[in-house]
Amino acid sequence: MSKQMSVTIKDVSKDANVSIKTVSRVINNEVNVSEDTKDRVLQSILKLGFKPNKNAQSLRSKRSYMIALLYDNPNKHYLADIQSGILQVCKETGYNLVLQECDYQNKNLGTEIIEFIRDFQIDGLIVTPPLSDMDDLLASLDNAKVHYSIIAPSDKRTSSSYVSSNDYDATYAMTNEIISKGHANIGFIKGHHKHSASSLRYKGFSDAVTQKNIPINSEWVKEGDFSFDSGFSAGLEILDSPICPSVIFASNDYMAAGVMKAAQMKGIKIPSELCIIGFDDSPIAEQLWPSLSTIRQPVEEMACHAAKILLGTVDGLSEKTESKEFKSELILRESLINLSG
Amino acid sequence: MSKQMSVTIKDVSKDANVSIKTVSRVINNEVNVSEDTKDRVLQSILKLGFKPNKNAQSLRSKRSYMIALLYDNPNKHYLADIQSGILQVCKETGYNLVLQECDYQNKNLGTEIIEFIRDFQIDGLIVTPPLSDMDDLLASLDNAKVHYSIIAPSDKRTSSSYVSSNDYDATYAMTNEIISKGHANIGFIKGHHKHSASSLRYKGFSDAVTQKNIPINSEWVKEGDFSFDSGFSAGLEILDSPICPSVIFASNDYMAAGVMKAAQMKGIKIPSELCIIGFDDSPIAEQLWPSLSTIRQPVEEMACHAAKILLGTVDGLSEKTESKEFKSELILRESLINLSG
DNA sequence: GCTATTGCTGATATCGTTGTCAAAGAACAT
DNA sequence: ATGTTCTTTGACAACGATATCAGCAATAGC
Repeated sequence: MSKQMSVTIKDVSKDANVSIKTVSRVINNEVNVSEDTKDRVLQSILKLGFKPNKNAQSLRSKRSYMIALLYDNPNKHYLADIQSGILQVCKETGYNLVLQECDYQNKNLGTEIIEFIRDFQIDGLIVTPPLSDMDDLLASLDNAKVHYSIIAPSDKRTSSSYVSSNDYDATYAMTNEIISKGHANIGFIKGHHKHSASSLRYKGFSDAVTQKNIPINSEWVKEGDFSFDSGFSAGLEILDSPICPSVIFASNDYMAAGVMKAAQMKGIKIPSELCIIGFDDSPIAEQLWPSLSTIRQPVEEMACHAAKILLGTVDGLSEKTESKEFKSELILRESLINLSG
Repeated sequence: MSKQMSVTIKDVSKDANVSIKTVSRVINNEVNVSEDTKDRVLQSILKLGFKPNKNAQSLRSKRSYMIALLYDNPNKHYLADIQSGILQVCKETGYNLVLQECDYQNKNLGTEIIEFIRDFQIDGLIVTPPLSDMDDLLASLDNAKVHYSIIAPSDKRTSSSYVSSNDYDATYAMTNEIISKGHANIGFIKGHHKHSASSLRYKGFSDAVTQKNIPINSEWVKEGDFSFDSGFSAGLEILDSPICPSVIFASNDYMAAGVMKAAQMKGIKIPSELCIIGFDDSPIAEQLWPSLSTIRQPVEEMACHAAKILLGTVDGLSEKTESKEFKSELILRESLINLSG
């Protein structure tokens, strides 16, 4: 414990009576080392408690064993889930995760990120929405030959690896569920237009409704920005209409919670007078009363997979992980019931 | 854009017609460089777009320009706030933040963290609750001469730098507020015993109550673990008592939300029949209906300050930042009213 | 006038790895 | 026996910075 200097490859090479290059070969699992010397070196490594100096490795091999997470002001739970998914993979593989908060409106974003990567020799990026849909950003990354994997892009790009969820299918299915419960007057609150999920979710809803020949009342369709407050205002507006819908479907749970508060303040009973649907299955969905029917996406798993994809390309890991679409799950709770009367 | 190789200190030295050491001196703001040469070097740096290679710097100077955040499964909003506070300071100072999720029950935690620091030459740590109260962990860090700053330790240690909040004063003040509204039957839900904040918050409550000669009914005091579910169960138990309190004070907002749901499910009207108080001013406090009276701590600011303290000791930054206690603020909302009847 | 001090500068060693390349020996083909 | 290839190995350069130390003016001290 008290030894001041750390053990270097040189010490190991002396102990094992080989050259430093051979030790390096063993560390990096290179071919053409005889079993015999390999064993001897591994013994010495264990004995001396040698661990390669990451900075020296980075300097020489131009790799940092760090990946960065790019995000812009997302839902905090979402971010936390993403982080823990990535961290699981990092822990297994010895990588580390660096956070990089971005501003999607920043004109120099691409340049700054590439500079950041160069500075720290970051090995790869995981890009989250809404950045995952910024074509110019991704183009810059491609151009600079940066490894990255994308979480939830709107269109499945063939060029780069991604993980995605089926937002469209999920809202489509939930809308049918709503209709099957006898509802025909349905309001919808869209998300922020900068998120590709917003349009997908709305399309899933509108397609389902249209196919059942249910008209869309534009007074009942509002645009929010995924925040509680925007849901609250949208809810108030919709509920001020001369005729109210019997269901409001919000594009995420926070906005749904906003609608719920708006309704409760107006003395509207949930779910008997108004049903509310959210999206994401945030913790709040279960914590509200009545609890919120919503759609669960396996965010943590998705992040996990995105990290695997990334490290697969970075590391040339044994198994190449492929892009994948994850399925969402309808969660039916108290806030959605059959239309009464 | 298309230049493959990056500019090194050598290129600058050639361009400015000085030695590399002189360039290094300029970069690091060392003394004994004439204004003349300094200008010339800065010109060249600008002209060539030189940026020092962090890995080379790290290797030589044994610094990484990275700090790590140690945490163990906290409230996600809390974590997100902490992160963004730290990131603000990082952005200003050119440092980067690495996440390190820990398990406080891991017996080898100290060793593993120190190894991690050695591996990546991490410059310093920010330690969050409940890790901030693990004396053996902190002792290991001290022993290994690791720089760190602590967020919200229970006792104000003189040895290391910390930022803290006045949990005790805050619950004390809130309890007096409750009493001043005419309430004398008050329930309390403690937090997880591993968090030092739990006992401080309870003590603030019990001292205030005792000083007003209000007895504590042990049936109305439960221990939770800061989760919604634990608040929900505790709420159910308390509300099953033969006599119910007119207020339940929970040690955080999630547990308070749990109590609220329990009450609503039992048809108990809030706040007319039961007042509920939380702690933290999480977003949910404002999103519930009725909205939650609670206590706000400036978490992001605290994290910001912790980062400044840390970088102050690491960097020998101009101004040494001192340990500081932050004041909490009572937030009075709909869930607390005067005792009626 | 001569030595000591101070300010500025650069040649070169160094951090701890990986990369290049050549050498030595074994295995194989001729 | 000789040439060719393949495997295993090591000496040494390189990555891009900082650290050491010495040199050389210019100034100060006696």
